Amino acid sequence: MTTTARERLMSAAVDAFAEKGFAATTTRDIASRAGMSPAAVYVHHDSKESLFFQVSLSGHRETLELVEKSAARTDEPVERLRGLIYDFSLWHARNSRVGRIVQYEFNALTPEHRTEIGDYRRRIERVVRDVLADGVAVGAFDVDDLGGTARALLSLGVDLVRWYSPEAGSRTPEAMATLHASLAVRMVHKG
Amino acid sequence: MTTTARERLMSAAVDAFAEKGFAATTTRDIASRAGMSPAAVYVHHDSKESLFFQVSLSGHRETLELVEKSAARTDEPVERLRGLIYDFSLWHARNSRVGRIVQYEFNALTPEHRTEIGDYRRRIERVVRDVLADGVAVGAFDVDDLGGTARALLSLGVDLVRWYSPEAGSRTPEAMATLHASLAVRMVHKG
DNA sequence: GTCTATAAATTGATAGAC
DNA sequence: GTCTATCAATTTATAGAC
Repeated sequence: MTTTARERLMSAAVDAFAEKGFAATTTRDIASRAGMSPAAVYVHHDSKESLFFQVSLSGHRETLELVEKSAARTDEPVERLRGLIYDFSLWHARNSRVGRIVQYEFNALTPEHRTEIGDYRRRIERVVRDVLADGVAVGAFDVDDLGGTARALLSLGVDLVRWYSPEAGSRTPEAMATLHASLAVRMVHKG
Repeated sequence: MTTTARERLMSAAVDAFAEKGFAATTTRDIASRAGMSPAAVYVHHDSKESLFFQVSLSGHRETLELVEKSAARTDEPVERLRGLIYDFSLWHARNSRVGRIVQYEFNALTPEHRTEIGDYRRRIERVVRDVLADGVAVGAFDVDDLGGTARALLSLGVDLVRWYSPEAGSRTPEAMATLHASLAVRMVHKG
């Protein structure tokens, strides 16, 4: 298990950005967390924003992959939605530091990077909307506003990163995910 | 309708902080939005953080007052919860700029101010938990995890400030609030 | 690829005149 | 209570030696 300088840098950036936010994080801070000099950062990345973009991109890719796999696991609408929200909230509970960067620092990206990341967000949302639409089509779900409800379901997991920490110990990530999955099903289940 | 310099300053600060976040906002930016010189800011506030604290405090006070009034309006559990979530989400939809500051910039506060604001947050959460507990007590609601569910209900409104803008026009604040209120009732209603 | 040293710009905040 | 001018510190990023 060797770690490259580049990996140490990414990990240091995740810690710093999650803790202080993009704007309040200095390149010196990132460098020192990675055990490097301030100048060494620029061997691996052109700018602070490009380092940030790498973190944000990998977080969004992971999330999209996660929800796509989850939605492909079954066709039964209720268990499909339950699994999807369980997995989404579980990821945000377990990875609240990366999640904070992914969800809250969108505006720190350059316009070009914003377009690219925005596409990932639309695709994630689309998976949820499709799961809802399928459930409605077969008469399992009762949903008025597909887009609004999809966003509300994602809000449960997203908002975890604002306050939840797995280390705090009052609730396990699995308990949070189970709660959210159960609430999600109640939000749309027919009858 | 005269506006004092102090009011112009607060309003400029809300705009700037909501748009760029606390750390990325410069005192020069706030001053110029308020039509003042950089030095004039310090006649009214000791520091950038103290100006920010004023904004955060007034936002939290407004929110606490709002939920307390809403919860006092009726005793019938379902309509009480519906009204509470309606009002909370409506406020966040209408005031998404102040809401962004209130919800996302907690860590920018000094430790003393964090304690003070943290108290408002606990009181807001408490109102929701009490409304749920009352509904459970009279057999109207079915809730496993009171605290977790209360937080999930608030998450619907809170997460609006991350993406919603009343100017965008795809949904009115009232439509968002109605949707959230209806989802909230389904999340906890018995049977 | 790493370092030390430093450039160039920006920042929060203050001094002092009016 | 507002301004102009400026300080002192900090920041992103680069130059050049090893």
